Amino acid sequence: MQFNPVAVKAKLFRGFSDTSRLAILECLRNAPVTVTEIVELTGLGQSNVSNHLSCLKDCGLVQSVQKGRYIYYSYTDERIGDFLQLADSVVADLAKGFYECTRYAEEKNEEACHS
Amino acid sequence: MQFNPVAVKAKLFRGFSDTSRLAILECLRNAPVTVTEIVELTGLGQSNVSNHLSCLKDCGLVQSVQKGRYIYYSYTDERIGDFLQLADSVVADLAKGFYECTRYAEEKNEEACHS
DNA sequence: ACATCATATCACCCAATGCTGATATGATAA
DNA sequence: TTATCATATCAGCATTGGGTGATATGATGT
Repeated sequence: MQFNPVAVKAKLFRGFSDTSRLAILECLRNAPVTVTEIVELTGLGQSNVSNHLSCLKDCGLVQSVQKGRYIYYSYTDERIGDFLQLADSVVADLAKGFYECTRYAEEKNEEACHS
Repeated sequence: MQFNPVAVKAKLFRGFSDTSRLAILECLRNAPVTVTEIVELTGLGQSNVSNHLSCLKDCGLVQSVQKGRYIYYSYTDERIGDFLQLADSVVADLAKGFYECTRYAEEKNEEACHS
């Protein structure tokens, strides 16, 4: 159990820090969704989705409710969607600045962010 | 270069997803800060901080300006701080729910979130 | 009870990540 | 120009992380 607030925050963000998990989180943006539905929507493998869902649950981003033989996943908090929205807006603006940059052609580091 | 919006968002969040980087980002919350200052404030190794700063730069979260022999790092966008604030509030509420939970004593998965 | 569907878990592989210590670059001041 | 300070980069290591395929669990309907 992590009580260090910085570690908890890092864990929270870690939930968002992978493309597959982001895709899964997008699936939950409107309503609770089934694992199978997520598999279909994302095209990811079933065990893969299941693992990511465990991760998201552990990160505190999602919760699950069993109904019949389905398990519905949903956000633990409406503000989870706010993160996605905030990221959308920031990314849009960064991209805009990027395109507007005249010196765009100069070499960009493709393989950075190793940590 | 990643133009897939989901990948860009994941990259953005990856910047926040490590305790060391979060600590660094906290240092920048008020004003541009020097690498050496960050090293002192966080207690992290110099090369470690430098690597994380490269990562943060690549993730689009920070930018740097050279002044004399110092390099000042700062957020690329004021909204970077909003992420931290949003995380603070969500974590506070999640923690509250956690403490209020009567079944608190039951075993919690300590080593989850492997992905 | 049995077949089936939904989900989780396991074993394994490979790539990425975080860290450290040593070294290189680059600016400044004496 | 040489010494020093600030920062970046490199090599190497141990660990984590994401992915897959196979298997296990668990609920439902017949």
